Amino acid sequence: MSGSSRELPHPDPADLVLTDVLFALSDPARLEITRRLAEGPLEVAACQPVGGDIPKSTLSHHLKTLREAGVVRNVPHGRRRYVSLRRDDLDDRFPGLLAAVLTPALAGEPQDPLRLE
Amino acid sequence: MSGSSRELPHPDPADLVLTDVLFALSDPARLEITRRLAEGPLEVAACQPVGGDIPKSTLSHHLKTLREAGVVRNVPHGRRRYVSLRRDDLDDRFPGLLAAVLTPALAGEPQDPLRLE
DNA sequence: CAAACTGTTCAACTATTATCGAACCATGAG
DNA sequence: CTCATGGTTCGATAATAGTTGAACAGTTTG
Repeated sequence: MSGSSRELPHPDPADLVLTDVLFALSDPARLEITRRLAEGPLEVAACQPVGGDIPKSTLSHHLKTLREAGVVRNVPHGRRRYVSLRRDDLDDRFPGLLAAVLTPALAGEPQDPLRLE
Repeated sequence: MSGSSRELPHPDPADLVLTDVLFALSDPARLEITRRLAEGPLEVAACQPVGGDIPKSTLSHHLKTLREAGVVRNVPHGRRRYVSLRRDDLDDRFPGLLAAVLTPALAGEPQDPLRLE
């Protein structure tokens, strides 16, 4: 039914701390994940980087950092989990931040190997 | 005269990396410094936190982190140094980011002991 | 030139964070 | 029930970042 256990803790919107959010986003892998989530919720496995082959535990750790900072929500759904961006909460608390950070890398920024396809 | 030596290296505007900037701003002390600089350039000593008593070397280290990320500029001026926010470069490269980050803490955020005066 | 002043750099230490295999734990399928 | 699946948690180790005193380097002043 709906009473799924295995719920993970999430900070209340009012408790979000800017420096924690900035820190969570200051890692290239986590920023990448966040940007991907901007297009819609994903299950954990789908958060893997493009040609990525990072261990499950490492990915889980990054998601934990994002979750504890209040950047993403992680809810159990069947035997999977859906990760989603807490866009409303972030926009409410830190207006403009997400927009600035989600902006695709500008020309010339050595952010990631550009994937053309 | 004007030919001061002792110039410190600063990254070119085009080389600014978003994750580095976010990281530099993810420390409460550095964010505080950045916010103060938003109101105008300061000499290094004036970057001290309010009731602050942190050692010179620690402060210098934080300023170095900010400088290397491209957040601030640090230029020699007589026997002092002026630290200033690289607002134009940041706005140019990451539009909206600075505005979002400089926004005074919203109601309820446990960012700093509220100083009322 | 010598002393005082402002701030950086160095070096050592501590603390936090990242990484990753292995164990574990619900859930859904057979 | 038993097994495979998807993902978290644990524990250990490596890597990075923060803190700080002391040494050092220009600048100005006397």
